[in-house]
Amino acid sequence: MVQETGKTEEKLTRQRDAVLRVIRSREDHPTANEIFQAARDHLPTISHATVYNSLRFLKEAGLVHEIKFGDGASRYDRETDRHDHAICNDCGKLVDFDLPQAADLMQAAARKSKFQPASVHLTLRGKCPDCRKA
Amino acid sequence: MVQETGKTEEKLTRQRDAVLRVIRSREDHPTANEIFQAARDHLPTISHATVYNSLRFLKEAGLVHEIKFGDGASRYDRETDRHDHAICNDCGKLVDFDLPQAADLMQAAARKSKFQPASVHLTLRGKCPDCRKA
DNA sequence: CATCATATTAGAATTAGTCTAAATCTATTT
DNA sequence: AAATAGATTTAGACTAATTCTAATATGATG
Repeated sequence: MVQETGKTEEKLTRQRDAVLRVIRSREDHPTANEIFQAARDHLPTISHATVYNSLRFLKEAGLVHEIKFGDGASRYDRETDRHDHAICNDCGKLVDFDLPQAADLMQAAARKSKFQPASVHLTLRGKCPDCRKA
Repeated sequence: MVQETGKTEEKLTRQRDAVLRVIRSREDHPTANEIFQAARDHLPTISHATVYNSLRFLKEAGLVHEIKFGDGASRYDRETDRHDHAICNDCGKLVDFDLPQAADLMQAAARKSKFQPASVHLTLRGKCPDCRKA
């Protein structure tokens, strides 16, 4: 049977599937630790290390997207298409959006930096709608 | 005497000045630990915690810029004007450049995300000139 | 020069993530 | 079904970056 992971030799084990389901079930962007807690509800013996291993596996298979902002832990996103992020300076909320114009700047960025481009990502910092009210 | 820090109540102590000098003396983007090592050459008793405290102080005073990509430690940059970064996927090299067009996207990003915008930052990932050759 | 706030120090604590070695699964072969 | 080989999982030790804590030092002010 053909896998849908793109890495046909390796398997979507019970543990990896549990991790994937957690991420797919959520609108937000959980950390590895939040995923670990949630996965335990379904698979009480799953370990810390396995969650990290599974996240690496799923990321390499292109099934989830990792977001790192250095403010604490990496976050994981079920949205794997190219997109951008907004982060609230007050509460830390993280929101996805896509700005196609950002993608268009890749060549210009490559020219300025002399890098061979692979991807571009735009980050907006500001105040989220909730914190704006308060 | 008026301070040039913008935080007129607080002082540029010997330790903070040493940290600032290290950052200003370098073309690259040292980590807190690299700054700690270098600062010790001038001020042998300076502590780890003081370097972190000084970095926070200098950042808040607008004298240095912190760069966080989640891959390991924060890096510090003497360039405090808005600018963008390119990171090498192979060797991790970090390069500054400015893409004024990125700044122009702030309003569009704000519209899409519904955030009140404060700043935008573009990150290019790819291969640096050195790794391209190899 | 006594006081009081602020800064510094050394080291402990915390957090995120990786590593290790033993145990367990899963296929596949007999 | 038993044996095997390879991949995966587990628990816990470990590491690196950063923050916290409590005691000490510094330095401006009355």
